[in-house]
Amino acid sequence: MTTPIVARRSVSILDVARRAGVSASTVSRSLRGASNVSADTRDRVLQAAHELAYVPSPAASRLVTGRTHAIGVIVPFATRWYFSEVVGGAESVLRVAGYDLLLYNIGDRASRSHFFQTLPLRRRVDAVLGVASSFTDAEQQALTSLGLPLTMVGGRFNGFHRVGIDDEMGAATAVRHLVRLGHREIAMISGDPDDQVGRATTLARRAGFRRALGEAGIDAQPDQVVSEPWGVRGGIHAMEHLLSRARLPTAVFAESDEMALGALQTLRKTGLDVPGHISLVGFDDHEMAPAGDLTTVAQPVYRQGELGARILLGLLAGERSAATDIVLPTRLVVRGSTGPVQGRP
Amino acid sequence: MTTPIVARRSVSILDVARRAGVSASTVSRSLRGASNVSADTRDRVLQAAHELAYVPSPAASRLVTGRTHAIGVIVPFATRWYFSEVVGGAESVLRVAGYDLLLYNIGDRASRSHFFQTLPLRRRVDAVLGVASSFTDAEQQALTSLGLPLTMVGGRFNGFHRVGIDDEMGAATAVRHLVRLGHREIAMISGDPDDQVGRATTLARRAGFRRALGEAGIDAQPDQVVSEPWGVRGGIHAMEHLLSRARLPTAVFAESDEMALGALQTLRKTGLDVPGHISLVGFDDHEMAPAGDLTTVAQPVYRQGELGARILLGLLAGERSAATDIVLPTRLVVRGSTGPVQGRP
DNA sequence: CTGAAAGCGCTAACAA
DNA sequence: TTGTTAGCGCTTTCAG
Repeated sequence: MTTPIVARRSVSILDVARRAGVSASTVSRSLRGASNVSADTRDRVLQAAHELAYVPSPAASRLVTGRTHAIGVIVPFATRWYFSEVVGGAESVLRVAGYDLLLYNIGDRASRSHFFQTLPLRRRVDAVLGVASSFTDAEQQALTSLGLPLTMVGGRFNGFHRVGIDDEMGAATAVRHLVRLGHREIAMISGDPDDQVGRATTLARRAGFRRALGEAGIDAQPDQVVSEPWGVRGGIHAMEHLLSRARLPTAVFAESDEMALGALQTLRKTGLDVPGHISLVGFDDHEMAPAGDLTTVAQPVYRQGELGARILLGLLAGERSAATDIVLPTRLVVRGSTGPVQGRP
Repeated sequence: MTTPIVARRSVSILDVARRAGVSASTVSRSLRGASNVSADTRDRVLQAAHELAYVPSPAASRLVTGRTHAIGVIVPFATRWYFSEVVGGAESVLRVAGYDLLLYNIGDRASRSHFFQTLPLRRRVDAVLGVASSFTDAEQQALTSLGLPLTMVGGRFNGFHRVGIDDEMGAATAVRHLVRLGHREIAMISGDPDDQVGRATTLARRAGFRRALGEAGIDAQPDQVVSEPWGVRGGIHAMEHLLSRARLPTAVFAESDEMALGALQTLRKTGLDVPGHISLVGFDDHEMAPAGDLTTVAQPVYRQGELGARILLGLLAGERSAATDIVLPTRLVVRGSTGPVQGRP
């Protein structure tokens, strides 16, 4: 029923061995740069391999060594900007190192539970990169049971390596920027903290918001934080909520640029001027933030993917160290959506 | 030097065989649902496998069958919205079918030529999905030399299956919308046709632009099409070019939503009203198009990834057919960035 | 520094 | 329907 993938038998290590006049073991050693091969022999082998366009069979070497030279990347939403950036960064590092990247997208409830029940990456990867997820205890246990090196990017999993940013401080930076512009009535647009995905981020950024307000001696108000589902649409709705109140804030901090850009859209439709009537600051420096002239707090996302991959490669090369926690710097990017507080409309 | 990935020898097919009181072949047959196993035996095997938490070694089965159960996806820019959507769609289909997805990001010149010279997917995948690329003759030859099933999404490679949209018609749809609103002075913002990536798309969308103008009896003007590098920044600059002319168009068609959103940004900064002074229509229905209230032509991107993957799975299951060319429908999405032509500012 | 031999875990004839 | 046998292509002892 199934068709043969390769018609002609492809060249094997034995073909190379014959052509170079050596044994298969010597070919193997030469090709992997083992030290105990004479330079002369190695050159002959390399030459023969080149002439035959030899490509080693990963399956065979995996079978015997037990190492797959692949790493699994677990993301909740492969198509969102943040995640595709992380994946892109990781891919660039892994590709160069000769590692395959296996993508596991566990967005919806169904595929998530299926993933943790069957753990499809068993026997397929040497290590795992978890991206920006909060795992339940059961999920953590499942992951740990793999017995594989694990590193988190933008999420946290106690006892394992991590690379990320200081979300609380980043949020505080954004809000301090507003305070410095004279704003004292500041609202926050935020994702739903009950949402498993992004939960930790949401909580940290809310904490930063409150901290910066506290520093400025601004009392917390009820309804100061509006919760809506994460994303552009959530931002649109959250801003509609704010606008339906009797008294408007003079500035708004949005948990993510996606939500900020949605909020911006609502403001435009309402005819409110940004930043004349309301200042708006986001978080992430999404690729579309410039298109909205959005002031935001930038984080190096692609870079986090690169670093996460690097850490894993280090672990696979035998490095042992206590769980590292690499915190990359965030940076306020001032664009046109924020300005000094003015008289209200 | 390297550390063992699995400390304890993991359970093999022989362990399952022993526990079920059968031979390894019977286990193999049972697990793969072969027909020539008695229901009773199969159940015993499945039970034993379950109890031992047995997971077959992909490496071993790849080695003996020659099939990897993996497919390679080649994209020029893994992190761009369009490509991550396609990859997401393909992943969802492949994951369910038990296939791994190997991502090959060949964005820059260096990694692109490296990819085609070494063809790292040799022996690693059963089939290839090429996304929205124009390949040179040499690249096509390299790809063909793999002897693997190949399908294109959003690109074209004669003789191979393809799923995509009618870019020319989509562009024409966008421009007809403007014409219907009374616009006759319409400019186009477009990517650089000399850019290898996206070249075919650029040319097709330009053709659609010209066709719709022709239909409306509007003469082509010199400088009617502005070329800038693809993306938000390109859109910003392209609109700056248009605005620096003595006579402004009343409407602009942008080749992509990214360029359109960039253009929108420039218009806002200039204080021009959209659509009061200038109407703007994009292409793609990018996730951020709603955030800019951008009228656009939607194409089903995620779906194209799904279909591309389906086609490949069909081919791998032995289906043979002439090269299919699935053309998915595009759809005009009218938002707030277009309106009837008005007096000029 | 090099080769011979064994075996990784599975599947696919072939027999029974 | 089931078991036996022989590899798939490589790496890794262990000798030499």
